Parts: sequence; C-alpha cells; structure tokens
Amino acid sequence: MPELPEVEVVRRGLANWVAGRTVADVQVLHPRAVRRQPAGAEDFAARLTGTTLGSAQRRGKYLWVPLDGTGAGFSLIGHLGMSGQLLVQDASVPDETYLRVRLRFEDGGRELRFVDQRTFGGLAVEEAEDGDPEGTPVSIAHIARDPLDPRFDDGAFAAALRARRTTVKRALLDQTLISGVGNIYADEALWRAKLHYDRPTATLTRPQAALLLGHAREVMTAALAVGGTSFDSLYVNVNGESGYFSLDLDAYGREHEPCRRCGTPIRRAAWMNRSSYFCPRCQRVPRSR
DNA sequence: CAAGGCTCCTGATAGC
DNA sequence: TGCTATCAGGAGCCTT
Repeated sequence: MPELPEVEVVRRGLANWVAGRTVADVQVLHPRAVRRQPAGAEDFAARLTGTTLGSAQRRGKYLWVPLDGTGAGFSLIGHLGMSGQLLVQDASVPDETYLRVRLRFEDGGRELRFVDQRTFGGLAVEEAEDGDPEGTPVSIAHIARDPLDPRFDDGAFAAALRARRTTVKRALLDQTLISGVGNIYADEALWRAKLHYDRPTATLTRPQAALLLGHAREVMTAALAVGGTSFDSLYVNVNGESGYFSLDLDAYGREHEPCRRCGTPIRRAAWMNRSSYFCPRCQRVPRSR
C-alpha cells in the first residue's frame, strides 16, 4: 500500500513528467474516483481543462499539483488510497483494466492516467486554504506535517504523543498527529523501537517518544532510497508500489519467520480489522492499561 | 472535543 | 465445481 515513501516517489515522477504541461482533455471513467469533487465529474473536468500543471507537492500521503490559469490557489489534489497509481503512459498503451481518470495534454505527449482497483483513492480540484503560503488545499489542512517535512516539530510531536490517551500504534496511524505512516511502516518503526503496538502513549518516556519518531523517520527514509531507484522513464512509478517490495522489512508480513534481533518467531495479531506484526520477545505486551 | 468503530471497494485465497 | 468467508486497509464520517 502506498505510504509516505511510495507517494514521494510518485510526487517526484509528477514533478519530472507533467509539470509545465497544459491539460487538453479530461476523461473520468469511474465517478467514484472524483467523489471528493462536490459538483461532480463534469465540474472536475471543466476545472482542469486548459490549466497548466505546476510542480507536485506532498503532505503525508496526499499529493497536490498547483494549477495555473484557473485563478490563484487551485490545485489538483490526489490520494492513492490502497491501490491507486498515477502512470505516465503513451496513448498507444491499451487502457488499464482499472483506469479511472485520463488527462491528455496539449503537447500531444504521454497521458497521465489514474488507475485504481479498489477505488479508495481519488482526485479533485480544490482551492487552497485561505492565506496559506504553501497553497495547501482546504481538505488536507487538518493533516499533520510528516517526519520528512523540514518544518515537522519533533518536540511538539513527542509532547502531543505523550498527551494522548490512546495506544501507540493508533497514534502513529493518526494523520492529524503525524502523517505519512501506514500499517507497514508503523509496524517497522515499532519493531525498531522495541515497543508493543498496544503500549499506552501516556506511559512513554520523552526519550522513548523521540526514539520512536527517529525510527519512523529512518525506516521511511530507507524505503524512499530504495523506491527511488526503481523509478525511471515511462511510469511515474514502476508498479504502483514503487519498490517497497525490495525494502527489507523486519516485522510486517513476516509471521512465523525469525526476528532478526533475537530469533523468536514474529507473531501476527488481529488488530483494528487489520494485522499487527511484532516480535513477542523484543516487543513485550504492556502489563496494564 | 477526543477516541474508537464502521464503512467504502475488489480480487486473491482458503475452506467446505 | 462453485459457493461463502476472510483478508488487504486509508480516511471520512458517525457515535460515544
């Protein structure tokens, strides 16, 4: 699933391949892909057609591309959900089975295609938050900065984490506290920090909170370095998962395999209608709530 | 207001 | 063979 590193690879791809190009034509092939557009698919297409795309921005798992020529402050905003891909494709390439939106450009070059099997992702054209110099679209104003953002405040995060009355993995997945972290990198960061996913945040010491943040930042930075190599010419990313398969995961998806620290088999636990992978020896269950 | 749970969606896979 | 159940899970929305 695309988390911060995968989305950053896509952002770079957009910046390289579509920035500066003018939209000639927009096709919405599945209405759900633009469900965040209040006035619907036709309005989405109309707002995009004739605009020139700027350089893609990212916050957490959200992307946005500033639009010139529609008046100030509008952007094409996107989220990949679980299975979304943004592909830069030659027009001669047959339509993908789950092609949802197609953008053609006035230069007649490669198309931008939004492909999404499970339709949790989506696109919209949206105005910027009033007076925001970064042009952040209104619907993501509530999303926290991510740990790769130079303006992320480590101290404020540690304090906010410890002030929460919840458990640590829930907090890591809360995009209003820290953005960009999904199920995979949450499990990886917790493994590195030797913390159990159900550890109450209020019991973390300040150094533990700082270490956890450091591990989250490190694992996503390492994944980005790997994902970046798999991205070259035709596609914004190669396969929509952009190389996260090649990252050496220590916990996620490794049920029954030995912990790389202590050899104890990694365990998978049902957790919030999904899974948590952890080492039962390195990441001890908290004694009480 | 914070926290937690439900739901959207489709395909792969397991089990009977 | 063909059906049903389960799992994958981000985030908006609703309830408590």
